[in-house]
Amino acid sequence: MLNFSTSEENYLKTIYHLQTKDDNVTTNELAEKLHARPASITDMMKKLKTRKLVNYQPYQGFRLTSEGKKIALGIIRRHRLWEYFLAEKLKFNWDEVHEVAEQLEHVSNKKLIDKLDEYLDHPKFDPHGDPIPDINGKMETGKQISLSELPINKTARICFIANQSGLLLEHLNEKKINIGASIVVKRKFNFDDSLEIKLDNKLLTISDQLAKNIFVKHG
Amino acid sequence: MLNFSTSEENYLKTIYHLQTKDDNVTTNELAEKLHARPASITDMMKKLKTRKLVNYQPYQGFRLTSEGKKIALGIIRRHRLWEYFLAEKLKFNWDEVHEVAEQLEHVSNKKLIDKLDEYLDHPKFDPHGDPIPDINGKMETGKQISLSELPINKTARICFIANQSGLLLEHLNEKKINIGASIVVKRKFNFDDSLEIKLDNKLLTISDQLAKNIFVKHG
DNA sequence: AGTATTTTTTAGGTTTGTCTAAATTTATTT
DNA sequence: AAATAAATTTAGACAAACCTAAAAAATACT
Repeated sequence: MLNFSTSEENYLKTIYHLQTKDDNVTTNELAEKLHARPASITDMMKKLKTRKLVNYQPYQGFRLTSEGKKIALGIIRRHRLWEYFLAEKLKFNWDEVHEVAEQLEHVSNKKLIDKLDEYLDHPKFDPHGDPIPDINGKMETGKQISLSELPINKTARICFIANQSGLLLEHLNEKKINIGASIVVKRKFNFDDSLEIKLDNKLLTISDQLAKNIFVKHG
Repeated sequence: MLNFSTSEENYLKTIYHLQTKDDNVTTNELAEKLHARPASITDMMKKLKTRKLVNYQPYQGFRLTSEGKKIALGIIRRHRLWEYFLAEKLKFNWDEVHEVAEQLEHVSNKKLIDKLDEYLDHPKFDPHGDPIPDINGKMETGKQISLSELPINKTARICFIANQSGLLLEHLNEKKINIGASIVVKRKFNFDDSLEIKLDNKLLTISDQLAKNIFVKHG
């Protein structure tokens, strides 16, 4: 396993993310995301091309090679595992974990990450609801939607709570609504858009306001 | 709180360690420890001097200023907390933690370290038995000695197991001898140098061979 | 199609942290 | 105390990763 600089890793990770939206990534796009100048991007693309991590032809944009994708998924795995650790174990707020994980993700030691994964019990989603790649780079793909958009009788899994205010979290705690739980919408009430949902074989009614803050993935 | 590069941090940390042995640190000493050339050390000393982290006069060696010492203790705190985390939570072997902690120690986020410290329950010693500086840079100072050198009836705390072989660890587990435990030697048997010790208010007899692998600190 | 605009690349420079080789200072030896 | 050896510093170079300004290519516009 080769080693990459923090800078190279940030490029690979960011290209990966941009690639899922647009197939082809452009110099300016990447420059903006990385808060760097276009000239710097060109420099790095030449370098990553010689390392066979991106396909790049001058003026034509670029995309990751399959090797580049593999590396990027490894970085994303580290980032999201650390985010999960920070939120779950160290009790960081949901909106504080990203910044710290940006640093931790560059500590590259395979054994560390695999043991961390094991310690955390192989979590499938990070605190933002984004899927965590497993040891082989595989992850859940289902698009994330708000619970209020979930069609009736489709089973889904809670993967993300948008608003992390104390009040909302307390409310969720009380109703025992947790990330990872399986959920089905049984009825929708048009009067106030409240929902009747099934969770752990129990029926609950929740407000539209709450449903909008609960994000789920089809399962 | 200013920020330091990984390189600067490694210099500060290493000077700190060398300083506890020799009061004055020399260019060649530091070069050897850091696997760098003497010329590089001189360069960095000039830089650290302008930042008021070391006292340095050409050809005269150097030592940390009190500010430099404060920074160094912060880095050592991070290093040892991560070592503890790796051994205690992720079940790394005692002899594998240093290398990984060398990387983790440079992730600088005060909140991260303080929350980690709290999560680990403010450990006082790392898996090598070295004391962990607290949030103010204070740490246990007592010299570490082998249990076989501990005078009779002096209370001490176990802080380090030298030999981490499976057999020894099993043996310690069986006798419930753990790092952090309070221990007193009640009798020494000259025949085979075995010891009668008091641990958790129970009396045990242990061999000299075992006692030599158990390190303790007064207090 | 021809011009203007935007995007991207090239050329050359800067900073950080390293290096080698030569010069200088300090220490040791006779 | 002079000569030799060892330690340290200076001078000049280099790679990585960035930058600015200018040039070149691609795109958009009348």
